[in-house]
Amino acid sequence: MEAAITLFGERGYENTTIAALAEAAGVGKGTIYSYFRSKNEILLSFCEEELAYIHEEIRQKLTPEASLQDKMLLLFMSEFNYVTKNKEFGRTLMREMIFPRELMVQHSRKIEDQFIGMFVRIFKEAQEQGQLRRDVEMIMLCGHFYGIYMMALSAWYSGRLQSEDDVRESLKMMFEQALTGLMPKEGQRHESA
Amino acid sequence: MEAAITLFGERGYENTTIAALAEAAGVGKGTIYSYFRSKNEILLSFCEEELAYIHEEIRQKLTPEASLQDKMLLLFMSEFNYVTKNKEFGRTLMREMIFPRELMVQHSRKIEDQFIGMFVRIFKEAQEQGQLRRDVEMIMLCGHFYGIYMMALSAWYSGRLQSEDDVRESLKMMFEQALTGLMPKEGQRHESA
DNA sequence: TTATAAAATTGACTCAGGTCAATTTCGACC
DNA sequence: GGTCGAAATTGACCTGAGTCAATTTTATAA
Repeated sequence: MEAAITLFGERGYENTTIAALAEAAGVGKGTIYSYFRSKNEILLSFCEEELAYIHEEIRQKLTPEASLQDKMLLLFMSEFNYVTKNKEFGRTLMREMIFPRELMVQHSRKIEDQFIGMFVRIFKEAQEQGQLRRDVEMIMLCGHFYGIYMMALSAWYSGRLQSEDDVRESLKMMFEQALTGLMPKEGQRHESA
Repeated sequence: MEAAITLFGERGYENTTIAALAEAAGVGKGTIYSYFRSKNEILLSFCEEELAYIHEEIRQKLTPEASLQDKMLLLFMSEFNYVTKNKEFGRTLMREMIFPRELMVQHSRKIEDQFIGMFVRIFKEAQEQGQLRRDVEMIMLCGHFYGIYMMALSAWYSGRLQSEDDVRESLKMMFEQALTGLMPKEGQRHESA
């Protein structure tokens, strides 16, 4: 893991070979595979540690009085900045997180659970402040917000959103929509666009 | 492409080697790489064709009178069934679609644009029937719904949702939330959960 | 028909992830 | 210390994606 942190940091994930990792760690190549089942598993283990740290940081930045929207924005933008600090790295991580292979499911779940924990705390707060419905399962709320985030991230990877600000703007708008709903308000129903 | 359709169908994407593809197509391995830049690009080209077909099918199944929610459900469940018919195949496809490499961006965009076209038609219909706000950009609506779908698909890949019915149920609930909004209704604000 | 340049084709080769039988190290017991 | 079985370690090896210099085919011009 130490070798991984060093080498991934220096040359990035893609440009680090298992052979190099083994040499840096002073062990044989095979040894690595008795601790990790694949190169991607090293990445996930690496991120599990890092994300725990990042999440702690985020939590401290969150001011309890802020609106739910602002909290979500802060949270996801921190996440976004971490993931996209290195594009290749972030892509591999997200692929493995969102569409995990059978082997990786446990790992990706652990990381997701970190998220969910953070979400739930924020959602409860928001419910108490009357900013959020109480009749919706927590897991559905998580899914809803995370889905929006994933969409924004995807749009960034495909070049539809180009800058950090584009991403923030889109997130903001979609969160707004999510909170107020996509149905027309009564009385506005037949206004023209 | 013909060889790909045959072999991917027979043994799946992962178990088809470029060498086998080349042999089946009656050309050298190198030739393939003068038409496609990577194995994944073959997959995307393959899907571009297939999805155009699938989307046409879906469009015919859509009854114009149905509710927006039902339409979205039908659309995404068709998509879901196609993508998950073969788990590995779908995973690779989605990874490349949602978090594309630089090389694949154009392809993934083309496929996304197919989607967007279909969405826009449905959304316009829904707006005319007063089921959808008119003051929101189309692209944001697409993002919102597609984000929810991605989340459900991801939950299926990580085992949180196990059956097709689980996925349908979740989608339904999240669409419902998206339409009605996550803020508390006036007057319910302090009810307990 | 032939000379020549451009385009297409090819498979031997490289490279990196992952495997596994052989070897070494470790720990428990006498 | 000595013996034996389990666990850890290892690097030669395998596999499959992707590359590229050499060769073949095709198109054009004289």
